[in-house]
Amino acid sequence: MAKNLLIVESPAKAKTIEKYLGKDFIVKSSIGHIVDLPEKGLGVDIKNDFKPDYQVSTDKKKVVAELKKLAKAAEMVWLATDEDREGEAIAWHLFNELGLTEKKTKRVVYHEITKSAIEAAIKNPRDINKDLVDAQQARRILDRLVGYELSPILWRKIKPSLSAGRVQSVAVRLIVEREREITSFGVTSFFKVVGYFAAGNISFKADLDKKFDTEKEASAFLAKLKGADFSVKSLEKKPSKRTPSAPFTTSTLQQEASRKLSFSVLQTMRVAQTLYERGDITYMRTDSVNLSQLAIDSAKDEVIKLYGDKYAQTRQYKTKSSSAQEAHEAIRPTNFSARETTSDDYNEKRLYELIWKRTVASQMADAEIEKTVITIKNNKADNNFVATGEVIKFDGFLKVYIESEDEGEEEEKEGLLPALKTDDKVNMSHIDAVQRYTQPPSRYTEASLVKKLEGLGIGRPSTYAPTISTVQKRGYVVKEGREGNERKYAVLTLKDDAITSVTKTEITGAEKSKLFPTDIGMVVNDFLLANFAEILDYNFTAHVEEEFDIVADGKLTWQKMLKQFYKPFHATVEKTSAAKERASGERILGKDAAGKTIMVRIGRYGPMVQIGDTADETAKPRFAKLRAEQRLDTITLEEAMDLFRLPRKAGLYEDKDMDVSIGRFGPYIRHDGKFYSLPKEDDPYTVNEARSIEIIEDKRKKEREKVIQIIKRDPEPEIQVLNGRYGPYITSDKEIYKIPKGKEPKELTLEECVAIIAADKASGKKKRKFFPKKKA
DNA sequence: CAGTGAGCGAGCTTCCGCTTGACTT
Repeated sequence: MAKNLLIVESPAKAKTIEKYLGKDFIVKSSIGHIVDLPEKGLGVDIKNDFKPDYQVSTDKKKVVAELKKLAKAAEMVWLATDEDREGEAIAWHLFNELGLTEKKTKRVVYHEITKSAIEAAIKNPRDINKDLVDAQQARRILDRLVGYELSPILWRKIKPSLSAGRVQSVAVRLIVEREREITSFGVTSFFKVVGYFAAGNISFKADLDKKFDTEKEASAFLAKLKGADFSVKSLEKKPSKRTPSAPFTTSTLQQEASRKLSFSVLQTMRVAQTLYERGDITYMRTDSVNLSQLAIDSAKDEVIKLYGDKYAQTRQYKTKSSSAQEAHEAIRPTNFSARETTSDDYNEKRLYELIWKRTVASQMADAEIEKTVITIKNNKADNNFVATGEVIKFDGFLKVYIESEDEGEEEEKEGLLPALKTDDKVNMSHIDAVQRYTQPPSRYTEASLVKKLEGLGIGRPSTYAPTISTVQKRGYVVKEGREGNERKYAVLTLKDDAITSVTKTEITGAEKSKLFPTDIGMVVNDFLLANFAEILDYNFTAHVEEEFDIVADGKLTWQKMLKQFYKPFHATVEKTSAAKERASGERILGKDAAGKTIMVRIGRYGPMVQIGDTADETAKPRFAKLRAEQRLDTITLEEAMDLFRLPRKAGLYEDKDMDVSIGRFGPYIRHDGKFYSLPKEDDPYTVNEARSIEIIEDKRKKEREKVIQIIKRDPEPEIQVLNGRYGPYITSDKEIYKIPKGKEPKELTLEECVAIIAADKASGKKKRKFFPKKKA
């Protein structure tokens, strides 16, 4: 039995450290937290000074039992959990649950997993920092109090199973407020003037230093330029430089993987986890931009080897985030000489490459750029045209990595400019005055929401992805795309002293994978904001974090801190609970012809329109569900009335009614208990009997054509060759197999099918990995 | 899959942060 037991949080980390420490050490992991408050009930005894009821988590019982056994046998137990609030608490929980004594326990910490860092840590043990543990208790219990006192209010006032919390409720608020900014944004248009010039044989364009509000003004300006001569008024060359971005943290990795690879934040974490477990990258949940000296040195070696001395420039970055706890290194390759991962998974390869490039670029020289600004005057009007160009004199880190920008931030590509000097004449080819529209702020993507939350100091690297899942699971937010609308814009052109005008169309407002608030999200948000503004305040977390820090410094007890927070908070909870009215987002749209009130609100089954009053005993009210794309706060009276035109009868077929309506998956015809989707080009309000019959017959025909052939086997399950949405495929025993190119599905033999299935199984296609929420 | 809509009230739901293992579509 080894003399020493060292405990870390992550199993993959344990494996690495065991290699560094040799045979005197056995290294195990706690797999995160081992105790927590119970899921059911508050788990905090408020009257008894907030005494928490910690319990070993059900899925950790085995781990704790094993560690306890090993600890008993060991001479010394080293608690090597992360050096942050949560890590310190885990060490303390381990101390308690494993029945350790101070004599037999040492607490060690390190910020990077390198041999020298681990050895240094072992030489400098310390005690568990109880003040830091107390700060964690304050954090944990405050989150429990907020979450478990607010959520039940929502169940009563709005809908069962809803939730609220310090982090998720602010995330929802951000999305709701952004949506309202967009809805209330007043779009205005203006005219931007661009001149197209040439000098020598280089063409270039330049923007006018003035924009016009109306077409009339723009046109008048162009008219003024008829017959004008253009020449260089001034020319400015400015050297500038660009500096590489810091290596990845969890948040920046999620942002770049979203922009460059279109990954969701969950997908990024999944793929990164796999790379981490393979040993290809360092830990992926980190808020630190720090690199170990070893990493910096080997990055430098790699840069010199690949690009030469000129390109190397080592740097240490500083974190900008005030909430950072920096228990780990930045996310980086473990081995810089590996440009690629040995994994053959496409996404793992791409994410690894991104991490490699970002890290290596962070240790490279600045790019040197020469910016040129040419101002062009004319002899007819006072306004000047300005052309800007950029020449990269030395590419530096740009050789390896260019950071992407969020939508709306990107600038227009700047082209090459001709070599000119003051007073040189330039030829004008034509000048456009293009109508442009002001842009509302853009909706959040998952990744840009993470960026925003991080900026507010809300949430941690381990919770960004789960938080985004939670707000979607609760139905507060949906991630989706929207088709844009056509919009017309005018283009005036001055060419050969004549002005022409054309109208063009563009698509505006199209969205892909953006976060939209739902009606429930808005109603919940408004309710919380009205009653618990303090919790929803963007600075609430920052404020309590300051207090946690004071607790961590030993200058305030966690109980006292909680008491100060809880008293007024709980009073508001009581007051809000006692109030009678429910929150339903009710909005009265008007009256119908018969004088009945028409209103929208959240009903038992979601957002709906109601005509008439439930208190009216002479006539029952009528109800209709809102469509997916409709919202309580924007739907018009007319749109609401339209909802009552369905379901309608399209006619009879085979002596059965054909009922047309719109469901969760779009318009459909219901006939003889079966559903038939309406094709896009058909309108549910007008589709007639003949067309409806055609749609039903179409689907029946497709179903008949679905089966290409069935090959019976015994005792093995039969093989079916079917026509699917993406073409023919083979299926057997609930698995799906692709048919190789060049094979005629109709003529596939049993032997060929068996061979295809065997080949597919042998290819070792990896099953998708994910972490569903565990059941209690 | 696609419906439903009052009020009564059984019993249920819920937080944030640390970590990964086990099952079907």
